[in-house]
Amino acid sequence: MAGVNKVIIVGNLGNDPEIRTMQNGEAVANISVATSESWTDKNTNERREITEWHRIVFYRRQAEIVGEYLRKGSKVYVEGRLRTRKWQDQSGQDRYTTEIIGDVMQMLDSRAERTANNYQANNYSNTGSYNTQVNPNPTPSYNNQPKPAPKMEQSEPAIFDVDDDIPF
Amino acid sequence: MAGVNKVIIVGNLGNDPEIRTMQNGEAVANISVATSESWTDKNTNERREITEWHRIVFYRRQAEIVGEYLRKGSKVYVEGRLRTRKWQDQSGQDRYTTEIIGDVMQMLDSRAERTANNYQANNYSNTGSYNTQVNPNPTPSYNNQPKPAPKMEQSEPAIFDVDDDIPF
Amino acid sequence: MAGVNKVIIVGNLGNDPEIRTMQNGEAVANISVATSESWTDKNTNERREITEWHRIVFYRRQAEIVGEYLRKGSKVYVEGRLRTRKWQDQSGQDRYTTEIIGDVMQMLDSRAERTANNYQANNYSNTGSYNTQVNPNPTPSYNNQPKPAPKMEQSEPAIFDVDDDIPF
Amino acid sequence: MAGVNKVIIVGNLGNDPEIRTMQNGEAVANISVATSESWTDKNTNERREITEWHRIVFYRRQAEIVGEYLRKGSKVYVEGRLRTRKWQDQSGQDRYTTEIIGDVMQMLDSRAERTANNYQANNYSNTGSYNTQVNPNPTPSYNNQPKPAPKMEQSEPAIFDVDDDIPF
DNA sequence: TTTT
DNA sequence: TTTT
Repeated sequence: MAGVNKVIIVGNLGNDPEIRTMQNGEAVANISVATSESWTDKNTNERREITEWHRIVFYRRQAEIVGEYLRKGSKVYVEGRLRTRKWQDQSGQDRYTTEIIGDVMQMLDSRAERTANNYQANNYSNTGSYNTQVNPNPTPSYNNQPKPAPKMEQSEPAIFDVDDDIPF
Repeated sequence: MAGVNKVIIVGNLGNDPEIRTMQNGEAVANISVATSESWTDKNTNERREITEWHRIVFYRRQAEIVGEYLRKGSKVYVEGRLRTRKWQDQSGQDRYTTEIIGDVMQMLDSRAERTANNYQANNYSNTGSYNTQVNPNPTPSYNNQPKPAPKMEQSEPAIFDVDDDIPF
Repeated sequence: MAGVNKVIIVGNLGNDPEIRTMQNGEAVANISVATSESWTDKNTNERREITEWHRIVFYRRQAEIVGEYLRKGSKVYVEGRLRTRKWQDQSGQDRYTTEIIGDVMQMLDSRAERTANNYQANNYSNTGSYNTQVNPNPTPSYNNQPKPAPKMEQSEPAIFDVDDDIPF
Repeated sequence: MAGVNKVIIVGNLGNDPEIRTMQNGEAVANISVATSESWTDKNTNERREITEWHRIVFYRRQAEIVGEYLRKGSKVYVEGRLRTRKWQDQSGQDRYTTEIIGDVMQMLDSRAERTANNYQANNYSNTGSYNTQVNPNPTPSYNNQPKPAPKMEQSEPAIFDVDDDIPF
């Protein structure tokens, strides 16, 4: 085998996460993260900016964490890999979508900001709230999928006190 | 503004580079680079592998270097950033293509391999050789595009001897 | 020549930045950034954590920005490269120090947090404020040092309004 | 907790790997990898180059692979994290050494080069050959160490044919 | 479409 | 100490 396929994104979510549950009961989270570049136009001497939107998908326990703690506006660090999926549109034509499969996720907002954002999200929207219908039993048919390497960053933390029970 | 948009790819070219020249005379190079993941299927205990193809574009001096030194099969390290372009297909429908804008490129083949590959390319194909033809249909005012930051890795080397005049 | 030497750090400053000025009048900033790993001890089933401190140095305009906007506790993204310096201790023995030369810096605190931190820093400490004093004992001919590639992220932004004149 | 501590190195080994076995029977490999930067001195207009040496350590199965397949001159991609160790020199003084703990390793030499290098190594040196004195029994006291995350890249491949039983 |  |  061979190769390195690595993406590092730091940016803000454009929307609340979209959480789904797979047939086997495992969670999937999709987030859309913006990064932007800015530069000075040499001709007009004007300042310009371009925003790039990244579609990122998380699976399983990470998807649950994403659904529970990230909201529109949250700042995140994501490390992952590129995957281009082929699909058919309504007219049967082949289409391709490139997304980032998230392997590592770090929230970059302060706890104060997280609390503020969660509060807001819990009151004014519920699309991002973690879907607790997730099957408590695991991994039946999923096994013939590539298994993303478990990462230390994603392991379950010890619970020291009630207020501290968040996984990052 | 803010954000990090970074991609690191190490893999092999599936084809010779495609070189074009923009209206303003600057070169553009497109390469297609494969990476692959492999894992053991937990159900069948069989070894499986999936290949991902990355479309990477280089501009200007780097595009020239790519056209001159890379060939089908070449192994490269690329550091760049993601860009999703919107375009219209023949039926006028919006389509999106995600590619990597290359900022840093490192050839990973030994000099022996490079020489061998170039020899073969020069004799049996010319699709990868740098095409000095001016593209009649290009991107108009290129100057109002973000100018990729010059990188030390891409600077012109001193010329010590005639045989050694390659830029990496 | 060849090779990739890249470091990516996301963490918090353990102290206000230390700012110096070189003989040629250019600024140098040193910061100390913490990252930590945590894991569960398999034997005792206890939660453990280890903190790693990274010494990072910035030059020129970036050093000025670091001195002006970062404070103890600030969260930053840094991209840079490793450099091990050799020096002699008081007994004349060779010693080595590895540090990260910062090429890209992104503040990760929200504007609110930055304002709060700056306010606090300006009132209760001045060790982090940019020191315009010229260092009497510096690095001589700086120009024969490798010039870190200019990065788009570090370029001067357009000024849209008075309140907005910060370089990130 | 939090933070990102990531290093990416692509370079060549300056020496054969040094392989040791820990008390618990697990392998440890140390390699020294060179990267270099080059630039043109603005004053003298001369070409200059500086080489940086990176000390990288691998554990367990990866250490075995390093010992078996890497040699002086081998080109590698390494992804890891920084760790600064404190130790006492002969005079009892505190000293610090920064090294990279390798998490991902990819050989970048072609199979032809690897075979050539191994051949040479097997005939003219044995310092780098994998030390088979490794304890066949595993992990007793090591468990209170941070467990580097298992990576897909390092998993055991299926064996398709006898000649092909190498783990990359 | 590459490589192993 | 490697590579180019």
